[in-house]
Amino acid sequence: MSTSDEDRADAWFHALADRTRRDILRRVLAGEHSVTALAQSYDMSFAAVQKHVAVLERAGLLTKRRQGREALASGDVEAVRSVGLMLGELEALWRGRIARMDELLATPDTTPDTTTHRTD
Amino acid sequence: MSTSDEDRADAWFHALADRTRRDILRRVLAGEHSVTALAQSYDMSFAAVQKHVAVLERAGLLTKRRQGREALASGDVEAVRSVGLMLGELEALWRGRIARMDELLATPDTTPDTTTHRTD
DNA sequence: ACAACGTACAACCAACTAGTTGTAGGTTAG
DNA sequence: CTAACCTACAACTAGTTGGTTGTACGTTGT
Repeated sequence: MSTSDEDRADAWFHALADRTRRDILRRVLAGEHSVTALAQSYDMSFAAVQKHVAVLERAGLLTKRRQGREALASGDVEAVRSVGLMLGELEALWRGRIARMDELLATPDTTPDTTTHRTD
Repeated sequence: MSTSDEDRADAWFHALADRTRRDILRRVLAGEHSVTALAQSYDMSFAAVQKHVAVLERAGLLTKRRQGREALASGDVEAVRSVGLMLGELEALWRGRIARMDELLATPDTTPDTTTHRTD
């Protein structure tokens, strides 16, 4: 398959790494907006905003539906959740380290304060 | 100071938008690793890996401590949580839909400039 | 019909990125 | 002391990105 998890993650994080795109995503998660409506919110050309929308669309973070001459964009909350899930897996790796350290700390009594709490 | 939330988010997502950096982050979240040890895991020069580590460090996703001639890197799980939190806020926007458009419109530069919009 | 609107994309440009090699400084081992 | 090791950074190259303008095409309103 062409689109591996890593490819998808690349696209997700790249799309989110631009503040204009994050702002666009906020708006289209809050509700449908046409590309022109979005473009009027930013101090840049329509073409620039259109490209930002295209990046978000290619990353699967928003979808467009056509209504007449307008392209109405809305955010895909499932994709956002997927990104969050990936971060959760990173966190799990960290928890795994702590778990092993807990085993180590069961025997001695060195009370290191760097690993005191595990919010779960 | 001007390290705004958006600046920090730019750095976070940019750092995460590279698969080598994500992999490095996985390793250092699971446990401390020297830069050389990390570099040996990838098919690229030491300098390249060192730069990836520097990007992650600048983004606050990992910290380094010096031990002798080695620089031991470990992942900062709090930063990872912060990224997840930001995604959670996006999700909240979706849940609210329509509701809080005012806060949304307060965030960016908001140029409600018109483009000859007349209805007559 | 026709002008204005909404969208998409191509071509171009400056700035940045991810990789390279090379160099230099601090640290450990013999 | 000397050599090997670990790290950091500078300089360079090729590819990518975020912006621009211009063009083309379908849709809407008069």
